[in-house]
Formats: sequence, structure tokens, C-alpha cells
Amino acid sequence: MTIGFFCYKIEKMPAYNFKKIEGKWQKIWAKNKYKIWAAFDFSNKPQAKKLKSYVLDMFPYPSGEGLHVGHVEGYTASDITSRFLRMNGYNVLHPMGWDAFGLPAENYAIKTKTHPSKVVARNVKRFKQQLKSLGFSYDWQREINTTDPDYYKWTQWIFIQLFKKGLAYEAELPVNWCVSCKTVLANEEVVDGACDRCQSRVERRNLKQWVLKITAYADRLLEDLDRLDWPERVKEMQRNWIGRSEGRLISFPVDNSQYAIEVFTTKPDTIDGTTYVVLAPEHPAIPYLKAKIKNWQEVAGYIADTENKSERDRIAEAREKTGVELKGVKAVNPYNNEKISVWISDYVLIHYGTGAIMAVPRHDERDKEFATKFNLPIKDVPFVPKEKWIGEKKINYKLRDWIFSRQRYWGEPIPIIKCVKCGNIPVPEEDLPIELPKIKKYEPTGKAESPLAAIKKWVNVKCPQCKGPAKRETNTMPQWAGSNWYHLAYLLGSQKSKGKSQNYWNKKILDHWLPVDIYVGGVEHAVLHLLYARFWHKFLYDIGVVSDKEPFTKLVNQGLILGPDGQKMSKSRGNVVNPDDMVKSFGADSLRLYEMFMGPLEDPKPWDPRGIIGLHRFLNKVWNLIIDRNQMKDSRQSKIPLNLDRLIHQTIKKVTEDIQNFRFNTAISALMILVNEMEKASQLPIAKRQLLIKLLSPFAPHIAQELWQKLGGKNLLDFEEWPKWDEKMIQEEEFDLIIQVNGKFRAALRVKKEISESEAKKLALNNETIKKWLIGKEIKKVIFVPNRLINLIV
RNA sequence: GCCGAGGUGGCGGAAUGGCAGACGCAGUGGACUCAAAAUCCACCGAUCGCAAGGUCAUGAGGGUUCGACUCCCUCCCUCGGCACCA
Repeated sequence: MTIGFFCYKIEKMPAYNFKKIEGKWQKIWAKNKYKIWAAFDFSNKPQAKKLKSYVLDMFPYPSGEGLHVGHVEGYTASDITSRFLRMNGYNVLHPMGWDAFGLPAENYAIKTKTHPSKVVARNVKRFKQQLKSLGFSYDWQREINTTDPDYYKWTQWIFIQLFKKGLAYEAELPVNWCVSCKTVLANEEVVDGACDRCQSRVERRNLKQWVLKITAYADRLLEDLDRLDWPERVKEMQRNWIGRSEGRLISFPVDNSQYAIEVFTTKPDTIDGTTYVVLAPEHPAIPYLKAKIKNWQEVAGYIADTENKSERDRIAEAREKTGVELKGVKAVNPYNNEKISVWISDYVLIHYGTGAIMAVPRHDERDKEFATKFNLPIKDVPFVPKEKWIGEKKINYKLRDWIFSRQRYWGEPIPIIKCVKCGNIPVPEEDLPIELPKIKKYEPTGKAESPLAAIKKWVNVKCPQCKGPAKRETNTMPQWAGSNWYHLAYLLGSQKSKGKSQNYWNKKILDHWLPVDIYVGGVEHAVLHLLYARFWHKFLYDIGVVSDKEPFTKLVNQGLILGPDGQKMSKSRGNVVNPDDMVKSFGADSLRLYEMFMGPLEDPKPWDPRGIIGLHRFLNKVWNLIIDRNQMKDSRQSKIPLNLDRLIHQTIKKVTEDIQNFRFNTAISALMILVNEMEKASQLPIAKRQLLIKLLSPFAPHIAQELWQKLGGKNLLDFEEWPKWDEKMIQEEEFDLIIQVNGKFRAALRVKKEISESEAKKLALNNETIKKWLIGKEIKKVIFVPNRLINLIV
């Protein structure tokens, strides 16, 4: 019974078959390895001589969960931009790849006893299929994968250059150790004293580590932020993270001793108010002064307590000040020769400044708190004038060097050979890449080495220098290593990456494409990836690989898509929206359109389960409007459409400018208005239908392409020209003159443009509504804004 | 505490000195249908009024202006970041 019924339904109002259409065009686009979206490198082909635009997405970590609606948001925005630029005659580079080293794949491998490379391959396949199902116009010929030995060969090569310049060094340091991941973490990976990835406890351990000297670039990383077209909050986060402050180093001699305690202060003018000195418990002066300290037991106890506290514990204890006086030790204030007491306290941090402070309770809240608790003097003395300031000028940074070793399996091996005689020797370039050996046990050892240490055959090598017995470094690089330079890899990947570096780093190609013109991604990378990548890029600039000081000219952050409950999407909350389900129910075009229509791109916004229906309806409307006008007319004849030609030109302008400014929500709304007006028109010439299709095509490429073909279009829309508007056509001959009395809207009149003040006034005074408002009143003043309003003040 | 972004209908949001609420969702009434779905038409901030129309309304209070969601000051709240950084 239902079948015949169903057929009738279809015949009467054919809904557009998105499943069939999307599959059809995805197949056509895939021809010749997605040749239609290939970017042209430097060549004699005319395509390569066009203006270039490098539109980059933050490449995904191919997790087991598959693509998230948040990915779809950013990737749709960059896809619209890329398609728009192609239609505007640009040679567009829009690539995609996989950031595939790291813990999730390894943890999964441990659990299921599958090699991480297999897990990665499977996830990549799924991600790729999902991205293709959304119609993103990537240049798939340039696909990269950070776990590919041909790729990480060059990650290792860059590390060796850093080592050769003294910017990669080994040091024993107190480091953040995640007890669950069993590895060292970078400072940037520790959030609120816990592991950013697994929220487990982070301990402090002293371990020998590879460290990258990012601090050598602190000033340049800070200064060059000013030239970037990035969201202000991201720049501000980087500025805070770098944390530059100018001050002075001042020495406080220890009374009756050769030793002096050096402090860093940003307020040298307060030195006269210094009433005591505080050292961090880890300060190197303490063992040196041990003989003088009368209460050593107490001091040693406090130091031990501090050592046992994790970062999180120290934060959890809030600001309750603790500390111990070093009895028997006095420091001399070099400004006024006063003898003052010396304390240790964990409110002074060993890794900032000199690990010691001059305490000025009169001008510093923390010092005041401490002084109040321990009954120390709070002197009230005048500021020292600038000409009397003492100490050496010094600039300090919060930024610390980047701890670069991880004690885990699934990462790039650090290409260093440790020789007892020669020390750390870099692997010779011709031996790169140092491939990760396949092993059976990936479990972290819990020690300062990775599981690779157990593979004797791999570890034991000859020293490249003295040919004596030596061992490989067994630590691997952190997740961020591969993503530090992937924006270059897309340019070079088509070159054969085997072979010598001078053949790989093709300057002509790098110079042609760099810098990245538009970079789209989440704000969560503000101080991790985006800082690290800038650091490496600047280093590559210094050694002559690239010609630009900054990698990413413009950065756009897409806002977080929240669950329908307004909360962050998470499996445990059960509020996750799966893009695959949306594609299945409404099609890729509807999903793309909805995510762009939800609100401003950069804003966080909740998912409305009904919202996507509206956009699906809109596409159906477009379909029916263009395919079959006759079925749409009848009941609407009475409506008088606006001047369609004018609206078309206005819409071209609006959509063009909105795409350029990443305001996709209002662009789509303008398209809806146009479609609503076109529906009212009694006829719609092919040319106008084609124009609508073109404007829609970057947003909803599948339906646009199908309709284009149905109207006889032979080309792919990618090779069509973006419509231009005519400024003259936009101008209206008439406008609504607003008539106000005392600044309040009272009436509006349709009048000719360029109407004069006196004419306008006459019209206003003759208006019946206005007359009522003027009864018994005298006009004191008239304000006339040409082509807009007239305001009568009574 | 400091820094940044915000606060507009039932909801997402538009408007950046000139008719507040575009566009969409939800809702109400109607057409079509045996019926439902789909589609189409009309309405859709609050309030007074039979109506014409009026009044109020963009977190709160003040100010500038002929005119303020928009600019300035004070305060409140929300979100994000940083946080014992000397």
C-alpha cells in the first residue's frame, strides 16, 4: 500500500536526491588523483603564473573517533575560501595531511596489541573517506603523514641543524613527569599542575633531557607578533606566555661571607623599602651557607617538604604563605647597608629570575602577606629616584626552554649517537632517516628511556666519528615535532624526499608559496603548536631555508561547537553530534551550510538539532526554483517582487565581501533573501539561475555542480568565473525618507534620491501623521541627513 | 587578582550613530489532503486599545548627541586565557 503512495509523493514534489548527487560529483572530482584541485608549482604553465594563495587547515590527529563537527566547521570555512579564490583566478594551494605520532595511537596499540602504524593507517583511511564525503577541495596529491619515514627524515634533519647551532642540548633538569603517560611533558603541556592529555598527576623529577633553546628566540617571537593578522587574544596569550619583563639584577652581600645573593626586580625604585630577602627552597646558595645556618634541621625539613609536593599540591594550597628563616644569615642591602634577615619560601620560584627576591612588603602584596604572617617589618620609605638606581639592567622571560624528549615509543627517534669518547654525535645526513624499529612491547619503561632501549640490535652502533662502540639515543620527539614544519612539507612533498638536503629544500618553490596566507584552526593551539612552529620557522629562516620570518600571515580561529545542552561535547555527557549521521540524513551540503549559518565563525555556539533542517529546506527550495519553476508559481502571483536585478547585484557584493571577511552566516542569509525573492518572480531567466548557482557553489558545491550541469553548464564550477557586481546597478533611485519628530520615528516616505532639504521638509509638513504631531507646536530646528532622514525639533 | 571577548525575542543570531529584532529554528492560525508528512500562505518582543495607533524594550545606572544596541563613565554578570613570574 505504501509503495504506490510513496511514488505519488515523489512525483508531486521531488525532493532533491542529495545522496545520489553528492556521490556522483565526489567521484568526478576524484578523477586523476583530484587533479582539478592541484596547485601549480613554479612552472611555465599559465596556471602557475596566477596570483597564489596558500589556504591551510590545521591538520587533524587521526583518532579512532573519526571526524568531529568542529573539524567540519574549520575545514568548511577554508574550503569556501579556497573555492572562492579559485573562481577569482587564484592559484590556490589547499592541502591536507595527518599529524599521526603521539600517545593515543600508542595507547591503543598497547591495549589491542596492534602496531601503531596499523592503527594510524586505519584511522587515516576513515578520516580521508569522511573528508571526501564532505566535498572538501583538497590537493590530495600533496597529502603528508608525519609518521612516514620519508617525512620524519626531515624532522630529524632539522633537529640535527638545531643541535649543530647549539640550540638543541642535553641537560639535567627538574622536569614535569606524568605518572600515567610515564613520560616527561613540556611546560606547555602541563595545565593546572596536571597532564593536559590525561589529567593525571604531574611530578617533578630530575632527569637528563633534550632541550630546545626556544628562549634564544623569545624577543623575536614577541616582536614579530605585531606584524601578524591574528586574533588579538591569541597574540595576547603568546605575549603572556613569553612573559618579558624589564628590570635589574641586584646583589645583596651575605654578612661575614664572600657570598652574595643576586635578586631580580622590576621595581628598583623600591629597594629602600626592602626588609628581608627570600630564596627559593632549591636555591644553590643554601648548601653553600649551611655552616652559618643555626636552624639547619628546620631548614632541611622545609626543603624536603617542598621537594615532595607536586605542582598541583603547591597550587592547591592556594596562597597560604609558608617559610623558614635562615637563622645566623644576614644580607646587606647594597642601597642603604642595612642588615636584613634571609628566608626560604616556596612562593619564590627557582626557575624564574635568579630564584631569589628582595622583599618589599610596602609595595608588594605577596611580600606583605608573608611579612604579616612572620612579623617582619613593613617599612614605609620614599621611592628611589631614577638616577640613584643600582644594579645591572636585565630582561627576564617566563618562557623556558622546550623540553623535547619523550620516553615513549611512537615518535620520531632523536637522531643522536652517544659515544663514551666523543660525547653526543649527530647521525650523518646520509644515514637519515633513523627509522623506528618494529617492536613487540610498546609499554613505557617508566624510566628516563623509551621502550627502544630494550632493542639491543638497534641501540648498539658504531660512533660515526671514532668508530668505537656507541649507543643510540632512545628518547623520541614530542607530538609537536612533526607539525612544526608541515606547512613546508606540503610544498616539498612532491619532490622526492630521498636524497640530499640541498635537493629537498627547494627554495624556488618555498619562496613561491610562503608565507601561508590563511591559516584556519582551533584556538587550543595558541601557545603550543603556534609558538613552536613559529620558533622552528624562524630557525629555518636563520639557516637560509625559508625567506620569510613568519610562517602564517593570517590566522582564523573557529569557535567551539557545543552540544545541544550548551556544554562542551564529550562522550561522557552523551551530547556528541557525529558529522557522518548528519551527512547521511541531510547531506554534506546541508551540513556545511548549517555549520556556517550557526553564527559568527569565531564564536562558540551550541548545536541545534532542528537547525540543520532549515538549511536542508533552503537547498530543496533552490533545487525546485532552478529545476522546475512551473510547480512553484501559482499561489504567489499576487506578490510584487523587489527589483530583482538590483537585488542580484547587491547580493553579489554582499556575498563576495562576506566571504572575504569570513562572515559566512550573513552571506548565507543574503542568499536566502535572494532565493525568496526569486521565488516570487513570474519568470527566472537561465542567466539569473546560473548566477545564483555560482554564488552558492563555494558553500554547497555538490548541489551547485548538479544544477549547473542540469542548466547545460559544461565546465566544472571550479573553472567558472566568480560573478562581479555593478556598483551602478546597486544604487536605488528611491529611498525611504525617515521623518522624525524630536528624534522619534513617526513616518517614512518613499522619495527620489538626492531630494533637497526644503523639498523634504515640505513633504514632511504635508504628511498627515506628522501634522498630528506638530499641532500647537513650533519648529525650532530641522536636521536633514541627505538620502536618509529629516528630524523636526519642536 | 590581571588580560581578552561578550551580555539584543522562546532559541541561534542581524543591525556599529539614523524604522531594533534581517535570516533561520521553534510556535500559532489557515490552504492542500480521506488523513498524515511534505509544501505553500498569514501571524509571531512586551504592554494598552474595538481599531487607528500609542507606550515600553538591546545586563543596570548615568553622560554625550537633534537622535545611542552602537560612542564615553561607573557598576553587575557570563565565557575564555593567565595566575605566588618578583
